[in-house]
Amino acid sequence: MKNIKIKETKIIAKGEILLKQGEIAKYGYFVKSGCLKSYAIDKAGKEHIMQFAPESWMISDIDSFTNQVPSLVFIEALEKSEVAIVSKSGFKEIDSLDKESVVDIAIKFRNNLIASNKRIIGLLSATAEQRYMDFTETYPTLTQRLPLKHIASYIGVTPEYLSDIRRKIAEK
Amino acid sequence: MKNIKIKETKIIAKGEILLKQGEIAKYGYFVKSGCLKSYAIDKAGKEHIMQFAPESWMISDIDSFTNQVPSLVFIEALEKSEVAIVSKSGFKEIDSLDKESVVDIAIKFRNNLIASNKRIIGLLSATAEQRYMDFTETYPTLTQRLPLKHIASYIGVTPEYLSDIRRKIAEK
DNA sequence: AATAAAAAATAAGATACCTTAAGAAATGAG
DNA sequence: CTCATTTCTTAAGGTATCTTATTTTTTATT
Repeated sequence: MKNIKIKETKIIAKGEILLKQGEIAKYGYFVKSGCLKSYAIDKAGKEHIMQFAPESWMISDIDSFTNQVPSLVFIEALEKSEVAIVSKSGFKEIDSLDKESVVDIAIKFRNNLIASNKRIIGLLSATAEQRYMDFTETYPTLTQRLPLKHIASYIGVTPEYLSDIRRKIAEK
Repeated sequence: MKNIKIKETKIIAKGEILLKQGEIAKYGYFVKSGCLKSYAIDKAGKEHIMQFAPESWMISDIDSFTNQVPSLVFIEALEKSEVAIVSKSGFKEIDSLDKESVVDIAIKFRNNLIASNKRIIGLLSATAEQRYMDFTETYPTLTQRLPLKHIASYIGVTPEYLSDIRRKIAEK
């Protein structure tokens, strides 16, 4: 029985890429300071942000990390960041971990799943303006900290259109 | 240390509602036969399907079930179904379960999370036509078994537009 | 502070997808 | 088998959002 293994801590420069689409993820990253993002590039070459990971968040492509399949996303630093690297070998089979760690992991997956499901409901049923307002309420800090174009990508609109949305909101 | 408790098995008529938006989920459902769906109703009164649960799938509003918060979705039978009812009391605190059950749950949450994340990527980056083709590939059985309007709701388009899409695909 | 680089705003025209409405086809109840 | 109900199709016009291009503003670098 073991705990999750932390390999080491590392400083990542802004713009540095930690995982590429198509590669198999060897690591997960716990962000100690700064901010990372994960994003997919579609057939038209456009970027779509899946997740932001500011301080105290974990980021990785779980499917690639656990099932050794090609990653669907890139992981990249939006700011100079310090990350703790979680290695695959310390993680491989969930049931080789001690129970306490498994409970932690189950709860993390569950919380992530709840958040992803809420995002799906939003994408299916809310307008871009509603999604933007939800984002600003849910992540007020990120709203101020990140360039608008990244938020646009996360909520699923172009930066130009989000700019329009913001003006309309301001006019009210 | 205990296992997950199954309360009982029940036959559900087509159209019967097992959970309503706004209620607190007391149960989760394991589908033994038939098919259930979960869906949100938006401000405009439109239905958006979150999940289909045919044989051997679990369905519930996890957030409501585990955190005693109002459900975002309805759960309803699409066909006459037989379900095993998982009661809240047998589930309450993850760490009151034996380790084997926790591992099972962690893996289920993880698989669900991976699937939800793929769906988000699709909603952000693929056209309606691509999403429909992905659906037919991923769920060929459901594609034939379910009315088109439900699939339209799941992929996030109107039935009319999905009908157009299908015609365009057929013309190729 | 000056300059370069990145981000944001603005605007006009294009398109994916929606709305409404009506008719055709399929399904289910008696 | 027939009638009623639900589902699917078709089509015209509308809206949300995108594309492309240009200008302005902000941020970063020397």
